[in-house]
Amino acid sequence: MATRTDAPTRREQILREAARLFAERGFHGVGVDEIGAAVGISGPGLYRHFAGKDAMLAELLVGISGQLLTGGKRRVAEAEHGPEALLDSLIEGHIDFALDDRDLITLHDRELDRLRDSDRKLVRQLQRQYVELWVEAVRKVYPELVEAHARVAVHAVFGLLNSTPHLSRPSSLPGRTATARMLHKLARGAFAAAAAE
Amino acid sequence: MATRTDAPTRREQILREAARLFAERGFHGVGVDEIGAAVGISGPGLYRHFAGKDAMLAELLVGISGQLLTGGKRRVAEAEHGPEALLDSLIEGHIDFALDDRDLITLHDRELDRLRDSDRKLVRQLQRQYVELWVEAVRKVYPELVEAHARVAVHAVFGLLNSTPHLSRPSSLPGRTATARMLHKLARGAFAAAAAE
DNA sequence: CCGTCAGGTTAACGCTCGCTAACGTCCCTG
DNA sequence: CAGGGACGTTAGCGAGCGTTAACCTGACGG
Repeated sequence: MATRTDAPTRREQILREAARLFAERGFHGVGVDEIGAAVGISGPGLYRHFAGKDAMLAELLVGISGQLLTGGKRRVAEAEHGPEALLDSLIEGHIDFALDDRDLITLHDRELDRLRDSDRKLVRQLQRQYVELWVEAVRKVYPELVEAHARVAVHAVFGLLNSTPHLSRPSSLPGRTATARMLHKLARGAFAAAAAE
Repeated sequence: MATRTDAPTRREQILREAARLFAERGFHGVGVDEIGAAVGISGPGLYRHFAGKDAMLAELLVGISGQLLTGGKRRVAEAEHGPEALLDSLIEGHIDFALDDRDLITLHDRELDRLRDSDRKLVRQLQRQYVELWVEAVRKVYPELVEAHARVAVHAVFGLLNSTPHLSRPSSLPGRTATARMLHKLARGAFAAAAAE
């Protein structure tokens, strides 16, 4: 009822291009005229779709955090093969996101501070819930890991999984599935080491 | 002869504050007046010490990359207890940097694209050398790891080690030395997993 | 056939920013 | 004690920014 899911509307088109540009040159480094040009209209035409430049960034960041959290919750709900499988599932989901939506991942931990207070609070809350989801999952697999340490480990693993966008060129990456497997192994290895005495 | 090393000169003072501000609100988000105010002089007074705002960022980023590389090279040169100890030494050095100079680490992988072409090329070259240093050290410990995979692993571990600055507040961190030990274990665990069949 | 509305356009505004110019002041040195 | 350099200051410029205003056009329902 609320929103259709079929054709990519102009709003979404704008958001995609804005995300790309913001990730490339930073929020303040991109002008509205550029964003407009990227979708074939020019400058102020964007204001038919968004209240302002800030609103675009806000919608992007809230969207990302929400999407990550929703995906995580779904995986938790669908978990039927034990804690190990759940943790693997969470890792897999995050890797997919990091590899397929590099721009969004980049924005996610780079431009958070450019948001209005209320939006930033919201995003941080979504992020926190997502982290807690992981912490619980990790501690199910490694009960001996105290919570504070688990949280640091989860944050660190996020840093690890989000590292691919920082590679200057996606070249030298040994293929998508190989990279995904590699990252998965690295993440599991890190968690295992965190729990080991 | 060239430069003394004793008292923190005004230049260094400016660089420190600029780093803090850039890390907090992004390069484009900080005005020269703010940087000036942070060191007690105002706005254009900075131009007695730097050619421009860009020059400050350039000097910061080149300095960081150079410092990391120099430290890494020193550790390689001093390595006398085998590959394992060298890798541990590299990890330890990087952790020290990440924990003690959070602002710089943040800038290092966030504002690189705001540099003039020549400066960016230089920084990237230093970064690349630093990575190669690590790749070699890792492959000494895990010879079965092919180079492409080792490089991905090294990048990922950098992301892991650099994750602490992203923690909203340094609170909830279980103390500096505990955090350092944790990160060290995570990094070693990741490498070990990368090499495991 | 008319009215409306979504989705564009261009012009222009006000503000902020990086930077320069012109000027002042202290201190050190010959 | 003259003079000059190091290090500030304030005033102001020119450009670029996000945003608004006013206007245009084509599609469509009654």
